[in-house]
Amino acid sequence: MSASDTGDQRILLIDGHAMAFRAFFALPADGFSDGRGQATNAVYGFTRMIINVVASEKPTHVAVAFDLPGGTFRDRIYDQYKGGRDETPPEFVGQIDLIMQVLDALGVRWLTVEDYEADDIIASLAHRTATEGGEALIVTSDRDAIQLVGESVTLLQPVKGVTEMRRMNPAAIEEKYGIPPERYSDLAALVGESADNLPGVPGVGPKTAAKWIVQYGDLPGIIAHAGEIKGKAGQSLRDHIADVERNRLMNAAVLDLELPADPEHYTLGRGDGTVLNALFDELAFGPTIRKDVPADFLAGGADVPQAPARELPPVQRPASAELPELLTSAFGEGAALASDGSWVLGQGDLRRLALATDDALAVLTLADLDDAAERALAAWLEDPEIPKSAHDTKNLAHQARGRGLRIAGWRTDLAIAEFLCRPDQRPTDLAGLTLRHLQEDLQVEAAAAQQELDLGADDGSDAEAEQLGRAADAVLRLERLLRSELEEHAALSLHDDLELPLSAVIGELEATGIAVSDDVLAGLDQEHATKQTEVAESAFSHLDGDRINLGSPKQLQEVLYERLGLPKGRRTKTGYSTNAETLVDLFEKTQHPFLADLLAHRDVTKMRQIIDTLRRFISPEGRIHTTFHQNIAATGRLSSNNPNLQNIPTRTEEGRRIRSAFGNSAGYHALLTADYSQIEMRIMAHLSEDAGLIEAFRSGEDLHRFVASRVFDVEPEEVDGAMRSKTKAISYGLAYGLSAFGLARQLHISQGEATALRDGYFERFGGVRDFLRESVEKARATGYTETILGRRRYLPDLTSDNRQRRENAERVALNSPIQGSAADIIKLAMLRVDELLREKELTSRVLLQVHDELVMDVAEGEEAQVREVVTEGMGSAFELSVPLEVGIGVGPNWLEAAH
DNA sequence: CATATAACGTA
DNA sequence: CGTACGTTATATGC
Repeated sequence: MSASDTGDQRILLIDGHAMAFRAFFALPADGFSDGRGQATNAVYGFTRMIINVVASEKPTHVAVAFDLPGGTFRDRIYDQYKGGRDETPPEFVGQIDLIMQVLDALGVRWLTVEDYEADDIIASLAHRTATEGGEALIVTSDRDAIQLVGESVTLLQPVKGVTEMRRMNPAAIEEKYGIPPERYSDLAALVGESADNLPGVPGVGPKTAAKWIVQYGDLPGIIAHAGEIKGKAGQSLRDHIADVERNRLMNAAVLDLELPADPEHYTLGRGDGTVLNALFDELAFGPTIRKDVPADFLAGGADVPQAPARELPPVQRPASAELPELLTSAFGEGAALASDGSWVLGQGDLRRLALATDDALAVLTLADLDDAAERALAAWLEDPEIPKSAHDTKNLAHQARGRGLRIAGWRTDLAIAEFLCRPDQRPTDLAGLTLRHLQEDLQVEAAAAQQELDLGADDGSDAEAEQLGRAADAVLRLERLLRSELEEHAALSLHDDLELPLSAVIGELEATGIAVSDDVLAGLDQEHATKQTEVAESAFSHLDGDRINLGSPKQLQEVLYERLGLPKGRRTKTGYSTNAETLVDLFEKTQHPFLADLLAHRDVTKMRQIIDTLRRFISPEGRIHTTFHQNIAATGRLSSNNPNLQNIPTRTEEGRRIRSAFGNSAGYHALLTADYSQIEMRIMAHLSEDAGLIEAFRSGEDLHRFVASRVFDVEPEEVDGAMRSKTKAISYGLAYGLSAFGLARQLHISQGEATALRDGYFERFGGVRDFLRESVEKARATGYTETILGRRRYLPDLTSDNRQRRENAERVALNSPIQGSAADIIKLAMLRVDELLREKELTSRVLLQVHDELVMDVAEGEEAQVREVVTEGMGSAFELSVPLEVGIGVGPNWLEAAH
């Protein structure tokens, strides 16, 4: 049967741009990406829409019309046409082209006509179809199409998003607007269309316009009788007749465009399933949308070939006796690993391990292995020539460590690889990664597979093994995908040569942990507890003994600003701030004794809190094993948690005392701290190549004194404390994208003074100013910032129309190369220090990293050598144009190891 | 019971 | 209205 008999024609006409744009805003741009940074949300939404409409409306023919860039004849009539529109969002760019590719694969004709809009194409085709006795369905959110609706032309208006449509036939139009569709252009001319920048008659909305149309027949009738219309609206109409006539001219659809006339041209059913599938692969579209593509699109009504679900090799559960042979035969070339185990308080436990290759899948239950089998497994795991990958290699190694197994030959850490490609994304577990990149739900897949197994013969398999096997198989496929992505992001070397080897080093130091004295902490806690009661009682005494909750900002607001009537200061989202800065200001103003007690209470409470947290994490062996994460901080720094050992107090005397609890490992002689002196400013000097700053570091003079002497134009020895601290604040502030406002607030000086200070700084250190400006410009052009090792951070917001977002991204762009390069350097240093310790066969070991500092256990008699190791390892980690200086301190504990 | 907010510790 | 984090207690919403 051919649909070329026009009487049977049922043509679907879609406004490509209007619907793509709608899809773009209906779906999150950051939730749909092809994995290469191209957003695909509009493509996905549009595809979804056309699939749904074809499935439900069953058209015989389809055409999609697009606007062309550049003007149309309407712009020549009215130069403000469609003026005042926002710029195209950057994520939308490129999606129209992709939609056209999808349409080609679906075998759907798409059309453009120079000098005309998509509307005109649709109008012409609809008109012709109707004339020839066929039927047309128009899909667009553009209201100009309402005028086209007729007996055989129906409009489908998107209601919500792009998949829900409202059918508009003449009756529906009449009901909604009170006029028939052919009069809608008259109504629109009177009311105006803000989207097209066509102002109508002020004070006249659809109701008034419809009333006039009913009364006078049509627009010419209204204009002819304009003089009779009473009231404000009538006057307004008379004052804007010219606008109305222009609008009517502009909104009239063109019905006679020359377009391919043969209905055959638009016939549905010329799509190519293979091409479509390949394109969906490229777009990273999942299996769901493929399944929903109606066969009507494809030549011969074929089904869309489904991306074949991966046929998993059978899950083997080898007996001990079979394992050695299996490891060499099936997994001799390496495997993807997934495990079921734990690592808590330095205690690891690996229960099950799944191994996957393309052809084999095995799940081992460690407790079931006999000695020979376990030895074979140990040898396989330890073999550095057998490549292995896992979602979180360090964690798997920790679990294995609990069984006395160590793993060598790591090839890819999926979590790290994912992070290097998308540093600003929140980390996700393996199931999340699988969903994101393979569009498969591990849990669902495993459950479905298990059901099939259950129906078949019982082969001793179980649901958990099935799930673990699926996980290992996912690791296998993700590994390939992510390695190619690493290449695309120029991050393969960062993964292979920096982060992955580093994860092994970090694993060692996490497993080692740091000795912490519970007794010392208990003593401190006791002191603070006494003090806490004291200041709390004193605080309550100033409130007529009212025992409010001093830890509740809400209650404090009530007390401070209502009851005591103190002057309100800074605002928070929900009320007035009660933070320390505000309280100190308030105390200086009012000298109210409650404030002093409250501040003291805050301090002492915070201390107790920190102490309490630390104590909860002390293992039975008296050590704290923090976890360092390599995939959290977008700049490339490590982060530490459970507990965080990178924020142990150091600024106040009281706080520092906590550090005295850290140290004295049995068998070790002392603690050593080694830190980089002003590493971020050195990186600034290196990157900016500012002659003055480089000289500052080469002169050996105190940095801030040197810089201050230049800024204030005095001899270095004349620099006083105020000058030095102001200069220091600017130096560091610059690397954070500090504003004059922020600087003024921090230094308690006027904004004018702050501006002058900054200008003076930039005048003497012009290279810094140029560097900062250029690095933002470069990031805007490339879309990302880069560290000295090429670690990228993508900042799409640099081109945002939203000022707040854009300026925030600019500050991030200033800071990331600096903070990130410092992170790169200390990571290199950790690798180097680890290597040197091995070379020299020292027992001393690294315990902690605190961004620019390493904390080490020094073994008896090794202090001199360890000093050499850190001086060399940290000092020569990376060659900058200024020296890297390392400060070293040694003492019985972390407090006394300061320098 | 889970999430949000304000606060505050570090580099 | 400077960057990067983690933890906590309180308050709020389900």
